[in-house]
Amino acid sequence: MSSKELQVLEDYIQQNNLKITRQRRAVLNAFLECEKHVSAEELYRIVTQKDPKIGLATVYRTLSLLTHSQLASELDFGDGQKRYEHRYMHSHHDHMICTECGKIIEFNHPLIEKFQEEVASRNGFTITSHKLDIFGLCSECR
Amino acid sequence: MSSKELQVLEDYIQQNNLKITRQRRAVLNAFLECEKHVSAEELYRIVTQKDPKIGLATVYRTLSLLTHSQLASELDFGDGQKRYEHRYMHSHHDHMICTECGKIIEFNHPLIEKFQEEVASRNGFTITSHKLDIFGLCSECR
DNA sequence: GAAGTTTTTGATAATGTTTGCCGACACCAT
DNA sequence: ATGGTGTCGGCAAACATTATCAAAAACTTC
Repeated sequence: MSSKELQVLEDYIQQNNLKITRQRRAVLNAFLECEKHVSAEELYRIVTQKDPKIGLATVYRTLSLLTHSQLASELDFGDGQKRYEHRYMHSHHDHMICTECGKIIEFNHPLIEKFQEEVASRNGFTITSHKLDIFGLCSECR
Repeated sequence: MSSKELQVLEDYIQQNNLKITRQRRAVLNAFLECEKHVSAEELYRIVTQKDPKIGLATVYRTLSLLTHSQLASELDFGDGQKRYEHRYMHSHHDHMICTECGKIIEFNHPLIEKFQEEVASRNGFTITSHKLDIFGLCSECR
């Protein structure tokens, strides 16, 4: 199941002299089956339903692995905990967050990206990453 | 000295049945004299140089007051602590943060703002706030 | 301006997320 | 089996921020 992502993780693991373990596979599978934008705590609850012996620290450590192997992106909407979303075969996008129900809409606007580059180069600034978060009310909560 | 901002704070305080105190005035003055984008800890160090008896909790509480009275904006660049910048008589802007030296460049691009509105209304989304952070290297650190 | 009411203060404890630590454990090659 | 390396789980520690609470200050009313 979803062997492409597992292959990516195994490649990264082998390139860094790490080891493939039952726990890492479990966290990866739970992450892949999961809805997007999970927090570490949420993922921990999901994983321990299938395998109660997995520790919270292992979830954090594996999420770090997933981030470094480009399978996951780390998000921070400023509510005190980080979230993670699928990154493999997903293109860059920004987020609209409904502050009422928590729904997250992903979007991408090529011209916004382009003008960011423009503003940066006008200031002699080299972009390594950027994030645009829009907060408000979704159509159902308005 | 900068009586306009003090007046704004006093108005807010009176409208909410709060009280004007020596400590609140001290934190406000330190904030106003300070360079932009201060953290609570930094502001605490500045305030206690003039008035060593002021507690850290009071700085946090007063920063919350300043934020609610629209004198300050709360910023979160994802480095684990919040920062505060002047808001009174300052227009909205976004930030470019140099990950090497910490320098922050403020900018505003009307078209970026406009396209955000466009994307939001296309999704039936009502914007209450938004933030665009660009991370990278400034011209001196490149 | 004194008494009474309400809010604020400072010190410290508590919170909540994330990371560090450590002895036990799994895996692989010899 | 044995040794070596990396990982695990449980818990302690780190960190910024918030809650708690008795004492102090600020405002109100007379």
